[in-house]
Amino acid sequence: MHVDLNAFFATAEVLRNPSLAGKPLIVGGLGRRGVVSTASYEARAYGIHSAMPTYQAIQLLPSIIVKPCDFPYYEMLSRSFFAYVRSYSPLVEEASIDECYVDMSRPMADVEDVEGFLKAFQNGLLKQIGLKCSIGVAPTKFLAKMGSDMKKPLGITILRRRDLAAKLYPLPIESCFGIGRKTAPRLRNLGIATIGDFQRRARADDPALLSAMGKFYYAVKDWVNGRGDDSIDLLPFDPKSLGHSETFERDTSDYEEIRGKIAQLSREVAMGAQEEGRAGKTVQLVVKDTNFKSHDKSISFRDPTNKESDVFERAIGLYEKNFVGLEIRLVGVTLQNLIKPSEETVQMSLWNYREYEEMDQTKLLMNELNRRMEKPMLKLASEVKKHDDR
DNA sequence: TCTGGGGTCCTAGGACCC
DNA sequence: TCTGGGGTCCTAGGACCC
Repeated sequence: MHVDLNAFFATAEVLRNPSLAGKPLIVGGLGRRGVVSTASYEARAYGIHSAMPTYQAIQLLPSIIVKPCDFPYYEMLSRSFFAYVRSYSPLVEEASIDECYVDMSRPMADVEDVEGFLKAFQNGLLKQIGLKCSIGVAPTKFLAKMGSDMKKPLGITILRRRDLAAKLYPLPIESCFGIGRKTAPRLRNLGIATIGDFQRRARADDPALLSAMGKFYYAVKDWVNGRGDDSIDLLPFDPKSLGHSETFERDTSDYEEIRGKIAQLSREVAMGAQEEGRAGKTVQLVVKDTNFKSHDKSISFRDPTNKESDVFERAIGLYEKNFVGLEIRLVGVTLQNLIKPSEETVQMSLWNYREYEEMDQTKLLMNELNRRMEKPMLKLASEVKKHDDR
């Protein structure tokens, strides 16, 4: 099951200010260059949508209510949403702040009235927390995700493999998860307008599809044929990078202004990493030029760090080496290749002398083989087989 | 008055090692 | 006689998602 909250940020604002209920409302950036994060359904009726510049939304509907994003508040609500879902099944994969995948095989094993059961799930979330959701139930995560997207708000879609031709294949190719603003036009140029068109063309493994999509083609081909991942990833969030960026109110090439912003972003990144107990081996500096084109430079080093001065020195070094004088609209600093220094230490101390001495040599060798040789051994096996075949 | 901010994953070339 | 094949790490750029 995939559960997706409807107009989450907007609903969250209504929850703490009920007088906003039923009104056109957007949540997003207030500045000159702000964009809409979420539009309420009343606002969507005017053609207002996510990613639209805020000023355009105001042009479309001058009386619209605009609220700034309040992430700490949304995160709190998000946690109660996941807690609600876990009261049904502990097998929950948090996919983003407002959606998750849930393995419902057990809780729903003996359910006869599936629609009624899902309706109760939905009503409970609305009554207990005040959030509306759409639900997709299917044999794979991809299909569940596509299902939850089909009816909004408060939709319930059950997608069986035998329903694909009727319910999935007629959808425009743009609506397929993973096919975005670059790939969709490429596929359109190949005469593919719907997911069904893609499915038919993929049957013959048309090489044009592969070259338009890279290896992602194989995943999508599986997905639209009802194959694909149905596993729930329970692992706690383990970030691989952590960064901050900011768009200037007006494009600038002013050294002091940009240096000041890099200093601020470096501080935020370092503090964030410290709070998460992470350190990184790479600092990346990104700028976006006046043509909206991104350029990034990065530098790696031996000892992972989350010290503000380390991050700043590398970031400003990258800026000075590459971008001085360039007019830019955005600058960002990211710490990459994150590790958890505490865990590293634990792993090292596990491998201590006493344990080493207690192991007999054969066991030690086997452990080393298992740990390090799995791939080469498999490879060797396949080479032997090739030789035998010859 | 064009176009935020936080991420992940993939591709491709080059340096370097054996 | 201008030169293989396998691998890792680093860097830059892009596509996509919420």
